[in-house]
Amino acid sequence: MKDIRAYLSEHGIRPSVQRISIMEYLLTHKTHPTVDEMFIALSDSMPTLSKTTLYNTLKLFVDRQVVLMLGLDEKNARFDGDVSPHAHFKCSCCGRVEDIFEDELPELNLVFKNNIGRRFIMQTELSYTGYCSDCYDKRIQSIDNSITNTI
Amino acid sequence: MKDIRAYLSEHGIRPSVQRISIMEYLLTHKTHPTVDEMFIALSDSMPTLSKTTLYNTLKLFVDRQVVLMLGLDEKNARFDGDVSPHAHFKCSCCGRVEDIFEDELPELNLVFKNNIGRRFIMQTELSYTGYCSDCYDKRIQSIDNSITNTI
DNA sequence: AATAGATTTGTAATCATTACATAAATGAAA
DNA sequence: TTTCATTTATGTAATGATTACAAATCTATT
Repeated sequence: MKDIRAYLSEHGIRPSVQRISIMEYLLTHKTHPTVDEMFIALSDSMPTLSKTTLYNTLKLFVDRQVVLMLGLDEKNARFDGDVSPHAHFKCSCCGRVEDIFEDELPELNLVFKNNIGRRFIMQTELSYTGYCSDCYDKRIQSIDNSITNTI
Repeated sequence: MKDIRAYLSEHGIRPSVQRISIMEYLLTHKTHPTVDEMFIALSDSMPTLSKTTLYNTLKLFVDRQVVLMLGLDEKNARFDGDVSPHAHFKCSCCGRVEDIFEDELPELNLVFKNNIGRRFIMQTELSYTGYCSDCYDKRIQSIDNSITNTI
């Protein structure tokens, strides 16, 4: 994990054990985890980890632009180690948060701009809510069933 | 405000006094207010209004799609009575939240879609953070000044 | 090893939001 | 218009995520 140390250093973040673990977790888990999800997962390998450290570290990462904080989940903040331009989708049925890249949404890059009018843009968030393909299929199926059952 | 009664009714919302006031406030104030801002403003004309009512009503409005809940302000939820497709900008300097319409961002409509891949999209949120034109000007000016002062 | 500065930790506070029980208002039926 | 059932509004108490803060630990340098 030498490259994570370097990655953090390059962004002016001193690579402590905790910071490396947290960054590594976000780079290897593309699930857009909440603080609690990360805390539980990281506690396995770091039983002494404090939730305050996790909060502080995530704040630092977001400030230094190596992590994105997502606001599409009203309940909890979610975090993403991928800071390249892409969109997010949250299924209101199963709660999962998915990435959406240019291959699925070619128009994506058009709204990531450096300025709009005389505004200077530092961050862009494009997020969708609805039903993921799995939940949509289930829903259709359950409607079909209810029709069948009614006949 | 007969039209607000009708507007609510059309969306399956029984038009109580409180609901009409709250909806009217959101339709006439394009400031994307927080719950507290609305509560203070509405308390003037409705001293008995409860904050719980405000929360319940806003939830109802969001469910019935006559109001948008914005997630771009990490601290507080903000609300918008304009449900037409548009984007939002939050100035991280002065905190103001501005609307961005098609005239300033022609690409806007391209990312408002009904589906992406096999996902069914119910809500789209496009939000920007950065410096508004006022704060950007001030910032430039203060940099200029500091350069001048250093010479 | 000693020191200074940065980082981590745990506890206690904060604050937005929600739960819940009661009160008030509304609308339909008699 | 009285009665009754249902919906809506209110106030207080609980919840739960996040932050503040002070003490402990770690790290790098001399």
